[in-house]
Amino acid sequence: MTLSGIAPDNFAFPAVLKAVTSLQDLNLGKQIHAHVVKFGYGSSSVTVANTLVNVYGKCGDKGDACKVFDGIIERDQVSWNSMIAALCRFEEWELALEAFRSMLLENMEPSSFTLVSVALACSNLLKRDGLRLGKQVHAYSVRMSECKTFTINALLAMYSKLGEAEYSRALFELYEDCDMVSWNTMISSLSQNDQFMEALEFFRLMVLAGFKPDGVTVASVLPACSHLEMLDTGKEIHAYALRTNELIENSYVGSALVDMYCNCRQVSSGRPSVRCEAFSDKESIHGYVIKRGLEKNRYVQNALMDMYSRMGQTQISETIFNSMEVRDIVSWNTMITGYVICGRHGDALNLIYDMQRVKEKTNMNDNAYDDEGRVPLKPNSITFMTILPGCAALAALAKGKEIHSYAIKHLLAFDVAVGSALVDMYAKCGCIDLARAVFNQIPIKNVITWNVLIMAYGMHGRGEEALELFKNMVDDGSRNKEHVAILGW
DNA sequence: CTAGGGTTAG
Repeated sequence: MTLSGIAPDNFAFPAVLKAVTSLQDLNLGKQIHAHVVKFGYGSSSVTVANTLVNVYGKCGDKGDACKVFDGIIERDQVSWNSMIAALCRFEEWELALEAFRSMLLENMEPSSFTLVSVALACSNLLKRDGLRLGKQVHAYSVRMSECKTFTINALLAMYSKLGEAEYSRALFELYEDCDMVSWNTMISSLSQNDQFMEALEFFRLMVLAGFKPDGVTVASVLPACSHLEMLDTGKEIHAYALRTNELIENSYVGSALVDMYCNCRQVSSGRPSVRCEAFSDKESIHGYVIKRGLEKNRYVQNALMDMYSRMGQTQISETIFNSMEVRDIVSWNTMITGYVICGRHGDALNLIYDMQRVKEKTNMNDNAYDDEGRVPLKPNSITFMTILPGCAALAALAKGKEIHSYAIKHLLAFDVAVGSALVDMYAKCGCIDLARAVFNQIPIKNVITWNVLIMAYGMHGRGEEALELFKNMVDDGSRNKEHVAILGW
């Protein structure tokens, strides 16, 4: 078009930029942005600018997303929605909410698009703040009639991520226009909250309601079969997937299947070929994965590594890990776990140090990406939960302290799960007072946090204090119970 | 032009 001398207009640019977004090609986006400016649409068209905010949001350039947004003279609702969604993609939850407040201050009416992003931001705050703000979003959505299902689904996910699965459930049952995503959200929320029987029950009800399970459904319900070791149910779902081509080629489904069969001990150990009775005698899980063309998929590779490590074949996990073209945080965590399982704590610790140096290819960059679009990997709470038992097992106090400071640096030391693991580590390294100090700093404790410290005092022969803690634990539990009925309205 | 659901441990 441009070669034949026809100038693109404010209809051509959004269309072509949408293609750029799908391709995740930041450089191409920047080139087209240059053309936008050259052809005079740099500040004359809100639509084009909004599209650019979206391009930079999805291709991972926080700076330019903000720059384009700031340069829009007459921002419309879509401008705000795009900016707030982009901030969510960059996990800038506070900034997203701040943008939302500014939007309201400019008397711009939020839409369901806005609420979906804001609900997502709320679900990533601390529980107390998230619930307080999230309920306001919920209230607003009740007053708004436009496109409700999207908002409801975002709220379902939000409540369960904030640990209020019961709210999600009540909301789901109250709302009548549930779609596939609503059902899938419920099933995955229940699965993620360890309510596996309930997840399977919802799955059954979903099928009864006439919905055809898709890849997300299957990938959400298989972990429930896996944890409950309900092999027959898992096989039924596997059979269903086999009858549906697009399901069995789905990499999430593939990795969930590997995990399920592994967890149900349907693998006869030995060598790279891991046999599984659910397939034919000669077929291994790994072979099956290869047959389905899933062996290069990151999710499947992660599941395979986990499987081999559990079977005492950590060296095969290593081979997979080293051969992977793209590794995400789960790959690293799984490899670390593999080392911890087989007692190679030193290797596990080394991996944590490697992680701080290595950059992985990603399309979700912030400002710190290099020329090849790579960023340093950020550890998450699972990383610390995985490595700390290794320190505890070795009674490696110095290493444990290093990990502790690393956790502080990543703002994860006060997380319940990480905090509990730290308490355990200090206790097992003989530092009961440090364990106590860390315990005191954990703002929201769960039953594991308390158990770990009580056990620590028990092990250190300080029974009186253990009993005292047990009493406090019961008090703390009843104090923190929230009795809020939110869904009667 | 903008939106919701899926993988890792214990």
